[in-house]
Amino acid sequence: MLDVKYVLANLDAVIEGLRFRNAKVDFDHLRALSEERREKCVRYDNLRFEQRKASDEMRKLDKAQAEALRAQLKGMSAELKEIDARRSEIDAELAQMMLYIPNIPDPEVPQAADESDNKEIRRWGTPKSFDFEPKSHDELGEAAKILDFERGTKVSGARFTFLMGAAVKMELALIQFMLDTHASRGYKMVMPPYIVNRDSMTGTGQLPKFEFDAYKTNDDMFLIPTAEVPVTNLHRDELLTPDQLPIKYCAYSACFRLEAGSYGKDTRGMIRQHQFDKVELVKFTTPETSEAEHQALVNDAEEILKRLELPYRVMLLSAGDMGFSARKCYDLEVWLPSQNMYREISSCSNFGDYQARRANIRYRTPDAKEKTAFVHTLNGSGLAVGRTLIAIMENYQEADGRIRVPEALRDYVKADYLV
RNA sequence: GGAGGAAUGGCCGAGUGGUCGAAGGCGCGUGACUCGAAAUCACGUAUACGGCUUGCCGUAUCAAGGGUUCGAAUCCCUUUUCCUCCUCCA
Repeated sequence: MLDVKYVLANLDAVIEGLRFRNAKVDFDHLRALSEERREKCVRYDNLRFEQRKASDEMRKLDKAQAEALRAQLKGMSAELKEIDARRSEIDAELAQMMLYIPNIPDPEVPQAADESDNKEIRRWGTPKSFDFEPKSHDELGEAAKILDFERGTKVSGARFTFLMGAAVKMELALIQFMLDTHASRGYKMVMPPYIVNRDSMTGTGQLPKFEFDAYKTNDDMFLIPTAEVPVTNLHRDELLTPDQLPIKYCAYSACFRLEAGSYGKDTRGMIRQHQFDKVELVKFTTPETSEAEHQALVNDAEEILKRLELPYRVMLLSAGDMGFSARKCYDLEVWLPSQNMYREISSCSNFGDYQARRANIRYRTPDAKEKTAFVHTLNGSGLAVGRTLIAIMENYQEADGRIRVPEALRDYVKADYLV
């Protein structure tokens, strides 16, 4: 969330910054509320001071005088209560408005409405040329009987899939491989809860605006749409020390997304599912190091694709294509031969202090004595496991339908061919 | 799910209606002593917001919210979290 004071002091700049971010906020109302709040506060302080003074004096008075004063003080007390009630009303409304304002994009982010203005940063690897028509992962998976879409639909509904046999082996191998790789590069492994409360969802920015994108339980809890939610909220309401930073976690979890509003997109295959596995990287840093840590995080996600020898490119997202809480975001897109294009496999965001404000994650600054500041939070997929499985199936397929196992996974899968 | 106990400053811990933003200790800071350090002594040590004569004044904050009262850390209600015991369970 943005700082109320900052928003009010820099209203024009904020509005300009949010131009492509679909922020429907009544800024005039915001300003009026702020004015009213200030008036109420001043009145309250003065009144309270008087009341307190009179109240002290009352003890020295005789009975009759005290009774007269008591009546007067009662009136003051009532007004104080009234002012206080209105003030908390205003505070609640201001806080609520802040929750609906997205993060302001970093100056480097292209100011544009959608993905057509995303900026390609770099490419790695060369798409393999096949001397046959490469099949899509769903064709390959169904032929080899390792992906069962039909029964997934029967048992659960559209966008649910059974992994069978070798696909399970590969999925688990990928999870293990990703966690091992990240752990060897300084990340601590985490397995988080899959169900979180409302505060956690609000802390990372999924709520209140995107409530209908998440699965909800009947006791007002939520299935996590990403491990980012529980892992970032690990340190919610905590005061960290500078020597702890940066904190780096790699987490495996299943992810659950209702995908409201994505009807018709990627209906075939395993690209877009209601439930999928993901290994997520999460960092807590100081403001000074967050940019460098963001670049490093992207590199850490790229490392997985490199070791698996999958061609990919890195995209800097435009303002309109970024997530609600992000300040700057890079997508990694992997090459899918069947689609003849790059498809998103990782999204690496810097949130600045936006999530830290919502979740109240602070640290004690080393220089300014005893002062606290909000940390910066970052995260990125490292990687989406299901999509990685797909990418391997398509990129490593051979003419006879067999699928080779990437060198980096041989120790995990213990076979040269998946099927 | 049932019964009981608890929640106070960076930490520990006192405090059952006014003189309490809160004793005492630890920690931290400054100074004295010392060649230097330790020990010792002295003083200081929360955060946020508002005002102006920028040093003071004021307000809020003792888990959160509400209530009683002229006045609440203190009394009452609700909620949350933690601990102990029982129940259940992988």
